[in-house]
Amino acid sequence: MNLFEEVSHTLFKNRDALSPHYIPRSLPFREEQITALSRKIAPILSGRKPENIFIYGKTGTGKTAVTKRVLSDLNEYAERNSIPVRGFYVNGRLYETGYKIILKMVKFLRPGENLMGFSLASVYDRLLEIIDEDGVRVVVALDEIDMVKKLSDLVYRLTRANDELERGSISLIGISNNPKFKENLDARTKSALCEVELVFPPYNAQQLSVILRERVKEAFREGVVEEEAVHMAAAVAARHSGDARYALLLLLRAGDLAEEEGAARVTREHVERARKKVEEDVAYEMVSTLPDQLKAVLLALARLEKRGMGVASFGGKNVVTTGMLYDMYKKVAGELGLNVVSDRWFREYLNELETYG
DNA sequence: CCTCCACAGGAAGCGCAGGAGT
DNA sequence: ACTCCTGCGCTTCCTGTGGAGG
Repeated sequence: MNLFEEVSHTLFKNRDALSPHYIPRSLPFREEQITALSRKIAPILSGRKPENIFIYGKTGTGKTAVTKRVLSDLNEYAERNSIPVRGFYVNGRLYETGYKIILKMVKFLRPGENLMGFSLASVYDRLLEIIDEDGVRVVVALDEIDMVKKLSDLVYRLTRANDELERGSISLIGISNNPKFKENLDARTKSALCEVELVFPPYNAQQLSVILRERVKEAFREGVVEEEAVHMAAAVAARHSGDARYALLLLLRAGDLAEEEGAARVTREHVERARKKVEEDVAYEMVSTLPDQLKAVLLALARLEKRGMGVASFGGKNVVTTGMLYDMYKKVAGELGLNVVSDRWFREYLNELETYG
């Protein structure tokens, strides 16, 4: 047998179907959200400006997929019926300043124009000009909106634009998975951005099973994934705050593992190992991107733990106290050539680590 | 019961870098 | 090119709390 025949004998049919960027044809258990979002946006088709919408939900609850789907339906419908309506999607992680976002909007409406390098004010003026010229009603979906710097400026600018415009309008859809985000907004931005709120609940295990099964059909060749494996992945992800993305990642890694060892099928046991791997990956990713000071705190904690001091062993004497940890941190930071921060700030670091879990 | 200790976290202030306005 | 302002990381100082011990 030709070697390549063996090597290319893969379990996957379309590996991309498990990628977090893949938008599936159907979005099970999100009909309600799709309808709600569409209803809220619909007035735009009859010439009214829809209210700004804020979408909130944990990671992997389908916020992005639903929004993209609704926007593409909107665009498709508007184009078919020659209605001057355009919806588009920006990710705040990629476009993290108001300037970049407004620039992107101009580019979206006028693909030929490149205003790179112009001042914020002139790009903004140009945006209003274009909208006015075309009389176009725009919906901007801002995903990962918490990553955008100086958001209140941007929101203020874009909402006020509607007063200045004679024709056309701008509406916003803000998307976030951070529950604290809304609280930290100033009152004006909050009321402007959150005229309507949509909450995406986490998926439960049964729902995840359905979603996974559907995706497995697209991603893997027929019959290679055992039903038990799907169940396992769904159950694990359900405990993992109902994160569908996590569930899909589990299956992807499990598939890779099975393939690596030349197994014919993806089993429950592959998923279990994939989970360990994924957890390690997540932890590694987390720790390795931590600032040096936080790494030092973590290292200090690890050293104390290694000496048999359990953080959790409250009964006996061998508990790590903040004071002990600070002493150790001073030592570690010194060894690493970092400057040693005050104990007050050290406690802030500790709190930060805690919020990371 | 009072006091001391270890700790949490708020408030004010300081130096610095980077952005906006001129 | 200039200053001015602001946000950020940090220190210093301070108050409040709960447990151990005299």
